[in-house]
Amino acid sequence: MRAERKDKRRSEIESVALEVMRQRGYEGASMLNIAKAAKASNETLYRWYGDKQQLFLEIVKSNAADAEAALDKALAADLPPENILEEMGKRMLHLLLGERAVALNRAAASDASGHLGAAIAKGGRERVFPKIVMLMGALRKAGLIDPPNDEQAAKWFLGLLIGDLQTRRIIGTLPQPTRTQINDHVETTLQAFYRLCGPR
Amino acid sequence: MRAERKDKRRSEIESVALEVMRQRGYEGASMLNIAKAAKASNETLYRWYGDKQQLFLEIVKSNAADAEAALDKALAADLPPENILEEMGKRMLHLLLGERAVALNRAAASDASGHLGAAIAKGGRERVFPKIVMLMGALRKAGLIDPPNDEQAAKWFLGLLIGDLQTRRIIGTLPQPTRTQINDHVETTLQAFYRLCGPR
DNA sequence: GTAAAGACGTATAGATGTGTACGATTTTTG
DNA sequence: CAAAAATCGTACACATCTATACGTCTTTAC
Repeated sequence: MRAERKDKRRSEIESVALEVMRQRGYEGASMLNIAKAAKASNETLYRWYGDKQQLFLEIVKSNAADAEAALDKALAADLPPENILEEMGKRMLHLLLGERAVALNRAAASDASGHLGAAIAKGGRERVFPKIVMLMGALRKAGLIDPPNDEQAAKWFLGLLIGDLQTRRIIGTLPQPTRTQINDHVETTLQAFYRLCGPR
Repeated sequence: MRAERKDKRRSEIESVALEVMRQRGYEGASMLNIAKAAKASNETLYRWYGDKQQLFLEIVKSNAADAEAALDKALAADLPPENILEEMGKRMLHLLLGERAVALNRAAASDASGHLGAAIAKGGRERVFPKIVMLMGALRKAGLIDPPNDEQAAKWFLGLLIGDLQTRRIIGTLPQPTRTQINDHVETTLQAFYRLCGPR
């Protein structure tokens, strides 16, 4: 199989794996079920990924790379920091509450070894949080906020932004929000955030 | 088996089930494993609970009852509302980030049917959130806060209080916080909350 | 074009889970 | 104390998953 076709096939399989997981849970997403759904053989799955956990680890990694790229794009935009913060909020909610991230978080919750959770944290929060802290520094230097420190500001922003939405998505009691709902929520969050961290 | 002994045996079994689930995940917590660990027969488990999902539904219900009792105790205390809010924050963090709630949330995340998640929401958030809203009303009437509305204040309080701690606990990247850590976190949260919702 | 490599489908062994059945033993009831 | 009920432990049928093996077919490389 040529390298490019193989890459395409791999991402097809990973996409199908996530879809099976979405419909039948982490338990139901056996290597056999995934192979059937992807019209692949389980031998190929075992050859390529080793086992189920490593398959999902790959998915976590590629999802983290996609997410980071989406956020970096917003950060690199030539806009005033308050607009970047708004854009970051929208993109983060879109990512965190979307089907892919929710499915992966469910997988991590089902995985008693903790490896999936560690990979999510490493590719997600640990890479994103410093960027938010930096952004808070930019906002502070622009005189838009005056928090105790940038890290605290980032924590408050994320708390106000995400609240219990992510947990409710993960346990399945909240449907995926629409773009409009996300935009409204970000607007409310920003008002609260500036009220909380704005200069006296 | 006498009624009182049977009740005790049931809660023993449910406690063991949660412990097995904690160590081996929802997948690994098979009826057989639970029966062995509880020194019961799987026949008894099937007779009493029907199947694995209903067993965990029972655990969710009794946990919700315990949690509600703990919170109601704080609400009924004869204290000024700001002290009640502080106490509620501590108790909620203690409950939400404790082993029991985390294990049950993981079970709900693993359960593709959504029944466990629905039960957690029904016994948890849906019962607790209105109490927080009421408490916000009391704080507002006491002139301690001046939010857009009580519900929004409750959402902000919970967002600032919980942040991403619960998700990180569920995916296994955060250890259970100590009582000291909880107290410190609640103090910081309250400062932020009053800064956000305090009268102008 | 032909040989090598790899993917597919099926088959397989071994392990484990679900839900039920059945004696043996213990506990409750009268 | 004796009969009845319930639990325990084991066994069972059935299904499914993991991980591997093998023959066939397609794709790649020379």
